[in-house]
Amino acid sequence: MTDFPRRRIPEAAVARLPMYLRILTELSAEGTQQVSSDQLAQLAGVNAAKVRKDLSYLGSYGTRGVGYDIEYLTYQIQRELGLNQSWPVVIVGAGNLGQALANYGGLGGRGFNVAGVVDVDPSKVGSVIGGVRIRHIDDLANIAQSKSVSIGVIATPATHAQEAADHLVRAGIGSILNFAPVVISVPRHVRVRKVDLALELQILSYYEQMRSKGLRAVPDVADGQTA
Amino acid sequence: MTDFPRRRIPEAAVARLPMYLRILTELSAEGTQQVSSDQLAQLAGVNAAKVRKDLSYLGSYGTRGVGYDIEYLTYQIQRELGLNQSWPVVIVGAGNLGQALANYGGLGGRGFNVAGVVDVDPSKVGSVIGGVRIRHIDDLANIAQSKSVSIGVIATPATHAQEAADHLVRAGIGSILNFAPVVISVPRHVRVRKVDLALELQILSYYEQMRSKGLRAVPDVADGQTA
DNA sequence: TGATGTGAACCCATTCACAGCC
DNA sequence: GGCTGTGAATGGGTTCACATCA
Repeated sequence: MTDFPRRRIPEAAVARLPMYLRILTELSAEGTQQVSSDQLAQLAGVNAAKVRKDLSYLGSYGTRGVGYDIEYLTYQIQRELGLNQSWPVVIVGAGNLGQALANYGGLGGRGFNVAGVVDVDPSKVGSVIGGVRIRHIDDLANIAQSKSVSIGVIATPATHAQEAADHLVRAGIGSILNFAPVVISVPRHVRVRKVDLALELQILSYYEQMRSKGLRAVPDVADGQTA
Repeated sequence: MTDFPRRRIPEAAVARLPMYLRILTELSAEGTQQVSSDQLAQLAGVNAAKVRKDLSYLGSYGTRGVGYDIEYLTYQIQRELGLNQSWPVVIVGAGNLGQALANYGGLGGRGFNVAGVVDVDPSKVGSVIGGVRIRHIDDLANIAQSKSVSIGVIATPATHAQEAADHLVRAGIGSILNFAPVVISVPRHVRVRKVDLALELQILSYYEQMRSKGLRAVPDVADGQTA
């Protein structure tokens, strides 16, 4: 209804908002100004009713008979996700992956900035990647404190991931994005999301295997985007 | 009940099997031989009943009053996921990310091998990364055909991701893992999974924002692993 | 008229709770 | 006694279908 006392949005819906946001940004870049739930659904590869329901959690920002104003909706989603501020993140691990992440330009424009990169290896400390100087992991707490970092990224080998997680937790980080191929343990108040190449491939493997057995794993609903 | 006519396993359960598999591998490396659903649940950060239900989709491979034999269960999960064969994958895009992926050693031991890396940029063709020579994207169909590749990984910039997807689809690839920060369109029979740094961070951002507003986003059930 | 917003129905996933078996 | 395997209960998420409104 009104504006501020934001009700809680279902987890599944929250996970889709960034996708809508990205699509809206692309549409906006092409000069489009209005979009309907149908179009948005098409582009996102989901059901139109789902799009409307998801967006309705933000409030009633559409216009019946017309659709959604892209700029306004973009603003509302960003606000809801907390992207009207820039979130400093700290990356633990300055190996291949850590460097790729620090160099990844897509963060600045999307509400994030790399406040620091740390590593255990003293020989790496001092080098500059992605415009940030690598510092020693013992400085993590300082960096987190002084730059108000609340999100950490683990980009270490599996063997050091738990250690990295412990450092992050001790430094007061509340959310962790874990790229290491291992499950980390953290206190219950810390939120963890995991991104794992091998794991994703193994899931795909299952369905490829089904396919090769001719079992048509599933009618491929919802997930499939049309060309 | 018996063995071969594998019933279809719920998508959510399939997505967790690789996680169990990894944990089992770690336990096995430590010399453990038996594990209970309780222990496994603890390590995976999920509910024990969920573990049992997930594993029961594979068949009845536990022993009441005892638990699961790690080696045997490992074998069964691998077989179910199709990991008793090695799946060749092709990587499209030989930039930072593509190189990191090709160099990532974790694939070989997990049922995958990099059958090829392709790029549009002729100046990159010929270099060797991760033991594989980079070839031109026009060779994609040949590689896919001759090496029976059915899984493709998109590691291009967003601007070229759709093009990469089109190439993969034309080459007959059935499953795509998309690392590019953009939603790709594919025919319905192609299965896509998406891995996206910025998107994951934006989801975390929402919950950090809630936290900072003191709204305790959610009791942090299920997802949180205990220390 | 055309598209949103939303109760209600449906469906899938999670969790409970206990019978069954080692 | 202890732990698995699983029906039954619950809960969340998705989809339907339509009242509502520009």
